Amino acid sequence: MTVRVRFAPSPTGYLHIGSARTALFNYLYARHTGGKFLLRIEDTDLARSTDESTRSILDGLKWLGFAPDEEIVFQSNNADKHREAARRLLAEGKAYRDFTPKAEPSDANVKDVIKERARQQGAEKNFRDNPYRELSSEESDVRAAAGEPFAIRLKVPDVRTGSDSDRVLKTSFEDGVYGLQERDYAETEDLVLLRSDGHPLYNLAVVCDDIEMQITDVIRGQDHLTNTHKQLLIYKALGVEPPRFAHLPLIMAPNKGKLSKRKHGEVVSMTTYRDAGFVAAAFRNFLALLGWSAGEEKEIYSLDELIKKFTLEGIHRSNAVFNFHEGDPKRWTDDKAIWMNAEYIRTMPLSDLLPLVKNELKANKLWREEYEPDGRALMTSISSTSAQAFESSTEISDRPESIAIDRPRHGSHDWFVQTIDLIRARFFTLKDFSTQGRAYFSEDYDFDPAAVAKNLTKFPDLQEWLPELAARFEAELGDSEAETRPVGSVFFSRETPEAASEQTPALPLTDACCSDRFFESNIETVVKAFTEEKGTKLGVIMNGARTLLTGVAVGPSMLSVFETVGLERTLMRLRSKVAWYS
RNA sequence: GUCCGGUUCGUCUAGGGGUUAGGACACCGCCCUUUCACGGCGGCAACACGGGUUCAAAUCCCGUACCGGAUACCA
Repeated sequence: MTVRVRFAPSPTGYLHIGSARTALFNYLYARHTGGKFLLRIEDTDLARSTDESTRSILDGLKWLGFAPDEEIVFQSNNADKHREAARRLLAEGKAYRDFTPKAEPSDANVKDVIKERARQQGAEKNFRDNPYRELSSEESDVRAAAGEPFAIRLKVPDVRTGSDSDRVLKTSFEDGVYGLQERDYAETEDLVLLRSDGHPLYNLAVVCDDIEMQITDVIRGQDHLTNTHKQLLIYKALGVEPPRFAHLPLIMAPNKGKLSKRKHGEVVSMTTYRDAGFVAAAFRNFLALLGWSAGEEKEIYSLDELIKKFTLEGIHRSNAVFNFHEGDPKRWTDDKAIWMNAEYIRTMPLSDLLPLVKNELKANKLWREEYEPDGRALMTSISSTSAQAFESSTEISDRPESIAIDRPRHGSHDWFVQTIDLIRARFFTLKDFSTQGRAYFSEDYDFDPAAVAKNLTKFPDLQEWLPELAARFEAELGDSEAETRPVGSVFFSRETPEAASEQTPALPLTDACCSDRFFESNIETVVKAFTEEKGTKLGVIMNGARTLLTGVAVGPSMLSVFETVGLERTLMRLRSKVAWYS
């Protein structure tokens, strides 16, 4: 029989990190076994379920790439079938009407109330002492017909009186993760199947739907371990063979307490990671390693590798801590998740990264159609050394010295690809491309005060030197043939970003305006000579220029930055006084 | 209270009778370097406790402690 698994979230909030992992494991199991991955929205709690939550969950799943193989099932649509099942069990004497008036909800914390009540009962409890349990069906019918409200409870075999012929005194099943699980009937209450208002309850709904959907394997959080025993009783009453079960360890907060939406907020929501510039593949990878391992030292797994290696045996029995740092903006989520994301950004194939960067730039109005001419897909036309490293673990060789003929035209597709490959090495999230990397794509970038203080203000001479360096570049590396274009023309004027993106100006720089000689080795010669002449250190000039050219103190080799930014923009930025007064 | 689980560096984990208890993240140091990263090298750091079984226990058994889950006319 082909495997059929389901992910069944209740739409009472966004997609929680723990739920996301449950979805992942279900998905991996389905793919690994060649089965189907289904999605069921458990919206039977009308009071708490919202469409917005459903949307948010769907968004999160979509981002992670877990598309269900069949149409999404909404549990609330099946309420009639659930009621039908309950009535059948009632008719067969496997359930009974409970006329006990519904308890008024207390204003205290529900969990606490329940815990307290359970404590009171202690070991003395007897789940079979409901006065309506043995009520004759005639009397039950009469009272029901009279309009007296009732809930329908499952009649769990009473092993104490021995009135039931059942020889089995406990429910048991072989859990895919936790092994043999047993529970005495005496430990299980006569659970309510149907509320007095006719509303089907969770355990009944789940069993009915799982049967209906022909689920073969239920993979869910460990918090459902005791529900499984209840559900087993329902399966039995319904006369249906139950599926296999596997329960997952829970994901805990740093204090090993419960990871809750209410208490920990955004950090547990999947959409937060999407919006924070996480690469879905990276987060998936991180999630997979939280409570599962293939028993090897490898840590970076592609989806295909995860699918191939995933087994229930690799799942742990102990809970894992999601180790984020509350109140620390730099380490707002688990360090390893951040590292994993950075690792993906700098090593994943460029062809996979480029579309993600495109989205990021687009969202910030930094995208230009020239980066993707003729509607052709963002393909890597240059080989990325690091992308190769992603496939094999061969050593990353140094970028070969630039050769004038091979240099892509600034603003072109090739330039874009090469630039992304250059700057991604020190980025952590996709957001960095539009923030730290902004100066590569726009004239409208800010100057980091710390960078200005450290690299500019500290060396007042630079205010003279840097424009002087610009002149030197122009004289020695500029294209004497080309017409001198006014600095800051068209594309490069410091206009508002809106203006720049709305009118999509023509290609910023033509071949004619790109110096054939403004490349790394030449730049180095000029800068070195200039530095010597001024009797200062190379770092002073380089870091000053870096601050002016990129607005930040962090970046790739300055020689690459010069070349990437291009002669015209370099000249303009070196001459600009904006940074000095920012 | 009762039932059910769990416990290896700060965190994620490998290891399931004989290991200098391995890796990753984080942290620290060194190298590389015009900056910051990346990378390389190195360091810090763990078998919850107590009994057994055994020539030998992180590993098997029992107990204790601690942590977690469940115990609803919630899901």
